[in-house]
Amino acid sequence: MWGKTTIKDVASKCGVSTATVSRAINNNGYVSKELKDMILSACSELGYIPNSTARSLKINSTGIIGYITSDISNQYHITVAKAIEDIIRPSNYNLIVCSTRNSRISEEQYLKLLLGRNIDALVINTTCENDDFIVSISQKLPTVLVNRRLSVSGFHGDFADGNNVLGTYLLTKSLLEHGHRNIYVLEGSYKFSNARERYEGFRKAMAEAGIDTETDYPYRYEGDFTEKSGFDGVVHMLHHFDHAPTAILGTNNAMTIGTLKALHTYHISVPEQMSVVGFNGIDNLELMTTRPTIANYNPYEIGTAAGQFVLDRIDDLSLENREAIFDPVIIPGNATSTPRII
Amino acid sequence: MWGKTTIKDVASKCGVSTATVSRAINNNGYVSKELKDMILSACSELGYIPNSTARSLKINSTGIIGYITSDISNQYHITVAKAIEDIIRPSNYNLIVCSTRNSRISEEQYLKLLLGRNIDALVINTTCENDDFIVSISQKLPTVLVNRRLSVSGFHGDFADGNNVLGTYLLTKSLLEHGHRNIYVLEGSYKFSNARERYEGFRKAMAEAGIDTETDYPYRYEGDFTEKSGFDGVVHMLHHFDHAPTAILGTNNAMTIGTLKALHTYHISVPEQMSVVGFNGIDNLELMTTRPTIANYNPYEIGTAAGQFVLDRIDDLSLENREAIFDPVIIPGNATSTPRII
DNA sequence: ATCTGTTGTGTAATCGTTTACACATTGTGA
DNA sequence: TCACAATGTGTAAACGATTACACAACAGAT
Repeated sequence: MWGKTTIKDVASKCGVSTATVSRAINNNGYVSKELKDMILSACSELGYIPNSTARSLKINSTGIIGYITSDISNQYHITVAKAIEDIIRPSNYNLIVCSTRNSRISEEQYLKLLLGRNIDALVINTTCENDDFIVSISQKLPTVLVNRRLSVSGFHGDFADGNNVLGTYLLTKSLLEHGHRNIYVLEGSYKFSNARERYEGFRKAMAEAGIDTETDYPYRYEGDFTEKSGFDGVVHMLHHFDHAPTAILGTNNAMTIGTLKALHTYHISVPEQMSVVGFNGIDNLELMTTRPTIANYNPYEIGTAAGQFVLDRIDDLSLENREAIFDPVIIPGNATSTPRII
Repeated sequence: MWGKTTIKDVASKCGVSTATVSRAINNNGYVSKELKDMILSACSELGYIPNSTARSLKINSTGIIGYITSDISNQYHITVAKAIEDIIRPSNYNLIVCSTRNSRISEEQYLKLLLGRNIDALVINTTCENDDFIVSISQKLPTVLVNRRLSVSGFHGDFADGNNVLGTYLLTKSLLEHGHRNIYVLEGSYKFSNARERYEGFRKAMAEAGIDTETDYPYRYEGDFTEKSGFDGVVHMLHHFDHAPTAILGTNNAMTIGTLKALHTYHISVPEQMSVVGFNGIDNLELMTTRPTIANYNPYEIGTAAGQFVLDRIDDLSLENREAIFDPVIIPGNATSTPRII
């Protein structure tokens, strides 16, 4: 059946030139009906599969779109990837997914790998550490950012994300309404725009409640958006505060999961001893004992927007920069209660 | 910085031939020290990234390994993919992951896509419906099967999986020891070898307990290894049996999750009204209210074996077929109790 | 009868690399 | 001094497709 047949094999079997075979398979130019039928049946007889490496080289387009993201084992990013794929597949594009684990080196390697492979477009959840490179790429290659903005100017492309400020703002308000004042915030690194925005939403809600978080707010922990750092943040909290906070705000899904696991490990009951709120993208949430109130984003929606941006920009690279920002909604859980006065 | 520079640009900038540049970058053949330094610095100055499409065409190798699997949103397969990637990366290979959702058409498309893209090796969790094709591929391309054997003979390559028979055997025994007799089995489709083997393990344990499952065993449901089919299987059970079974055996992780969600939805308490056992790969299991006893496989181990098989076979395609089968261990949960006599 | 447009096919250049081969130059041992 | 190996570099042919161009045959219009 399959045996690395080339277009020449087909051509010689049919007694025609490779040009004609190419035209027949691609429905390009004129080919007589009989010849076309003959060629197509020869193709399937020989098990001919066109070599798309050669094709890509010639036409300078691979049909591949690269998606570089921080953590592909995170449900959120998996859903974004799936959405992008669903959008681009009908146009015969394929997605290659790369996971950087927020490492600058790894991101740079993947960028070079993908550029060398001649991808047709790039979707990236940047580490914010190769941003000059990304800016230069964006001038010549359709580029779409998801979740994180660049730290430098000059970017030419689009951006899709949830409304980060609103998410933490609403979550914080929900805690404040229950009477919490000392809220422990598990943050992502400040080099990421989404981490900064999420902290901003928290501060805004706190400010509205008359609580100053500008100067020396103690209940903060800078994690890195991983489950482990959520766990570590909680352990840190347990060891460092006499007056422990009464609630924890995890600023992404993985850190929220880490929080729950840490509290579970240290036998701290939720919500009796500690309230927890966080972000969506927690697997099997409905089966869990304690379900934090979550800011529910729709990663599929975000991925869809990114995918559409990509397709549009492949059509016309000179398009003006666009943005798609989606609001979250709050889904109440059972992990918030009124704090006891200690 | 980046601007689609070619080897010619570098060559003319340095006043040498492309051959010399190529030798300098690839450490191939003789190049004088000064020229090499000059060329390398010119490369980084121009932001030259070799076009690997052209390279692949010439050397007839892409450095890409394809992994076709049934469901990439399943934690199990994600881990297998990660393991393969970890093994092959040091040898400068990259993994492309494709998800078939067990569709024959989709699998065939991906096979052709990958073959056309000239991959260096193939790892596949087959749908068992393109097996003749896979056999023919395996003659010329390093091929490794994971989880499922082919339905036809003539395959040339390796196989990695967990010991399916043992997993369900042990799970079933654990239920039998608690006194369960009417065990509802959620199976995968019989066209998959792993589904057949898992049912075999169940039968073996039942036979040892003197229960005949050969003829007309009623408590079976043929699902398709998805969460939805696990859910549906439970709904089916609730509607069709006056004497409902006292325990459910989910024969993979997704169907076990579906089972738990269905029982939760229909307010059937676990384990008071129904015991549940299943497979590993359930996210956040430790945070869940009811934790089924599971047969714990190590998908990372399986993926590692598959990755190693691939590398070995890339070195020497004529290697004899090999197999790696890993035993699971049983991890007790809290979702099994002694059945009430009704 | 000539012109023009459509249809059908082949020739050969091209995409960006790698590498066999050719040719210098230099060093080394007899 | 000569032979031969080791070193350094360039020329040009691949890899497998696409496609501009050329040419032929034929139709319909003038």
